[in-house]
Amino acid sequence: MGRVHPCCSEEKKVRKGLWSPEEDERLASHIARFGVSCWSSIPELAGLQRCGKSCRLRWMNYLRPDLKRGRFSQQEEDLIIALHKALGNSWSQIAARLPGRSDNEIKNFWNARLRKKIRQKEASSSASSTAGSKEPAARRNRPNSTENGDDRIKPAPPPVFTPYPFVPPSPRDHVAAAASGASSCDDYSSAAGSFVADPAAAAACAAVHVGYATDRSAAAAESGVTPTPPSMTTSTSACTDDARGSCDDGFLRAMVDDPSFLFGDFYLDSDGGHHGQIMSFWESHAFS
DNA sequence: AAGATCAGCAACCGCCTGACC
DNA sequence: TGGTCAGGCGGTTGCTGATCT
Repeated sequence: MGRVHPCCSEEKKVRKGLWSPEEDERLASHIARFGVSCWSSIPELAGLQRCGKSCRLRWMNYLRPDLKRGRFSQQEEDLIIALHKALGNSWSQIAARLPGRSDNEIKNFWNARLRKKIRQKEASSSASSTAGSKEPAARRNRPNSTENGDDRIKPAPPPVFTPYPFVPPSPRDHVAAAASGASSCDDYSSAAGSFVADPAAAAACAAVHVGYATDRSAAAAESGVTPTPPSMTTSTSACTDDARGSCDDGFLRAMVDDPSFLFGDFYLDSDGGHHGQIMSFWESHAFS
């Protein structure tokens, strides 16, 4: 079997199981003060009876300040599905393209979803003979179930996918927006599956939104009001419904091929009316 | 009210890989 | 060049709360 990590050996008494608030506090405050140089030394330095791996896991999956937590939005779900299609079970790579989500979180979400799908397939395949009478009542009667197989319990209101952080205002944003000649890229159906076939056009569209977002961000900063996701209502340019389908693979491939291309640099809008909108584009990608 | 079932989630486990000696 | 170590990753397990019978 695998080598046992020295820090996890029985020689050192290490705690296992759930982390207490005190342990969280110790770990978080230690990392806040000293950062992370060597995980294996952190337990001792922070006064924790945990192994370094456990500390790392706790930090990466729970304590990291940039984690957003909470239920996955529909946009995130679409992203995960699209990225999983392209990347497979490379959860860390998928997580790198989703802001504020850990690989563990995504993996858990996917596994739960996958399990359900498999069950549903089995249920549907045998439904003709059993008329579905064997499905557990607990699932049959779940509130808020949808008809498309996604029976996650969706609380109301839906979770807010906080659009953060806004791209720092850059003159290039506006220059690029002006140069693109595009006015808007409306009606994205899903984050990864709705870009136009032409990457240049996609970049141009995104450039507009970078400008738009930064304008709003600056205005919000001046007014002291938390910026809200912009709502796009006009529809021009190449980002049309007709362009979908043929564009998905190309755009996705570009994302996958370019490791510097991070979804963390997108804003996703969850105002309900523009499901899966891409609100900005990583400027170094869009303008490089 | 109690037990059964399920989903969601946190954490552990085993393995792999790269850096270092 | 091979061994050791630490970090990282994906798979899996087990706990908890919600829901239903």
